[in-house]
Amino acid sequence: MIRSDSTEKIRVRFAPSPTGFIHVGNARTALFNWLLARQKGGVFVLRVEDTDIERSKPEYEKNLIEDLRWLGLDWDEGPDVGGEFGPYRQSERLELYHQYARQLLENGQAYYCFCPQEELERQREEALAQGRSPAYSGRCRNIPLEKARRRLESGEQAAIRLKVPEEGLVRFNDLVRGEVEFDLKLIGDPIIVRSNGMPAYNFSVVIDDALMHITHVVRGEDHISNTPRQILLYQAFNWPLPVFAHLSMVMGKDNTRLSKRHGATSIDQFRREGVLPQALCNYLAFLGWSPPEGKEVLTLEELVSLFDLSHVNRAAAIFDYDKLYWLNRQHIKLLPPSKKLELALPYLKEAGLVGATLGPAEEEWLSRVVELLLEGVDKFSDLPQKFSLIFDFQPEALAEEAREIISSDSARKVLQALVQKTSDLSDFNYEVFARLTGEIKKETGIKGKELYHPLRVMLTARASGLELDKFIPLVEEGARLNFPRPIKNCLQRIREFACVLGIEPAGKPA
RNA sequence: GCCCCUGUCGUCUAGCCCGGCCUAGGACAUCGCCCUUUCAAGGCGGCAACACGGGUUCGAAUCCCGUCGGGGGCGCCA
Repeated sequence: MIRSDSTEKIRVRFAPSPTGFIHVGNARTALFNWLLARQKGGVFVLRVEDTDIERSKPEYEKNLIEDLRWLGLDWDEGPDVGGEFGPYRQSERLELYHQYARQLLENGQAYYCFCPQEELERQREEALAQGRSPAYSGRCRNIPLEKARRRLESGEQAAIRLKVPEEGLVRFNDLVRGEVEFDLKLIGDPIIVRSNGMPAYNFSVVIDDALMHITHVVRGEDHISNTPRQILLYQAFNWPLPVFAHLSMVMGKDNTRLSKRHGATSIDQFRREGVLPQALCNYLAFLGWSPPEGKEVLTLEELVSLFDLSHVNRAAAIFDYDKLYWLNRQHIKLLPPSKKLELALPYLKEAGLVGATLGPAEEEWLSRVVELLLEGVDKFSDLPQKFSLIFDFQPEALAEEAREIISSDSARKVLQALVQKTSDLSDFNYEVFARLTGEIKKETGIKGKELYHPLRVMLTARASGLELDKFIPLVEEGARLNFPRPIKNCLQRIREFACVLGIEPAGKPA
């Protein structure tokens, strides 16, 4: 019996445990669930699996909610928004689990297990060492319930295990993998309630998914071998089965599980780097899936309409930072200028380029600079580095490439000419610059790259950057504005450069 | 060790279910050219893959078997 017939509204869930920052793999699972729900007009449930008291922390739940919201995924039911099948935090559903465990106990489908943990651990290792399957021996299987209860009353501790049939096959049709089959002979009786009274994962998941009427369980491949145990539980209760879909893992470049070693892996880190949530979602969707028409830069809405779970690739995907950043650049381009400035500001402030408050003229100017400098930037955190083109001028620390450009005779001539022509000037702008370069071209016969390249080095103290017709007006204007770190205007730059590099005006003796 | 999943360019993938339209398509990365006063962006082009071995078939990336590789699981973690 399968839960979802086509008339029923789809209900999916994302069920993280609050034991750390949310990881790209989990975020992808959340996204796929969300896309499915939104596309089919279904319901997306957020459930917090906090039964591991050792590792779960309330602040992690807060982070998790923030990260998901930032990504743009919203849920219809959850610990923070409520819903008719709550509570949505497993730690608040303990009584429910006990109630259903009791039911299994009473009709003989589960039993108390008094085996001490150390003993089980020993047996497990022994079995592994001998090459046997380390499944539970079934030692407490036949202790009558009455006897077990007496032992409990006398103070003994016990876990509760599900009785798994000794043979048979569990089969299910996985939405992404097709038919999957497990042999019951290899599955030991799993613990469903620990001796400390907390439900085990495989148990609480089933109780919750069933009670919350979840129709599609979309989760990571690491859960695939839990699925038969869970199906057994559905069967024990005579509950309809949901549709299962197991997503492949996300790997690092070296084909091992993605970890900090590979770079940023938490959603939180990407947010701080200045990766756009829509770009991240766009990329995450491409881990195992690709759009049918070949258009790759997609908004969340487009993803919702195009996404198709049954076309998701079954093999593990390697996380490719290059492609993520490429998508991020594409999404940045799509942003309106005001949004670009808004997103850039925190990074500029942190770098000390901008003060706490900003005058209207400064803001307008900054917006134009951001617009120009954002071209080709992977992520917003790279922006302050780009801004140094305008805010920093260090002729004493020329890069090798820049040094080379000004070392030729012709370059020297060009620079001397400019120094000479600007020596009496008190005003400078692009028109003046254009007139002077015209004169220099005529007088020296130097043109093109030979002419402009050295001039660029002189004005910026670096070998690359904005085009000069954009750079000069920006710097001239910026120099008159009020910033924590003042901007040097072109004349200052020319004089300082000449001084540091020992360039004498043309015509005068060296 | 046992079980399950998986294997198309360096990477993400299309094609596979329903063999011929595949000379295997797209994107990222990379290389080259064009544009440009540099870089970037943009445009154009190049390099580059059906893991291997057997079948089945007139014909196989597509179907079957085996080998090898990768991943996951085998908890009183989730």
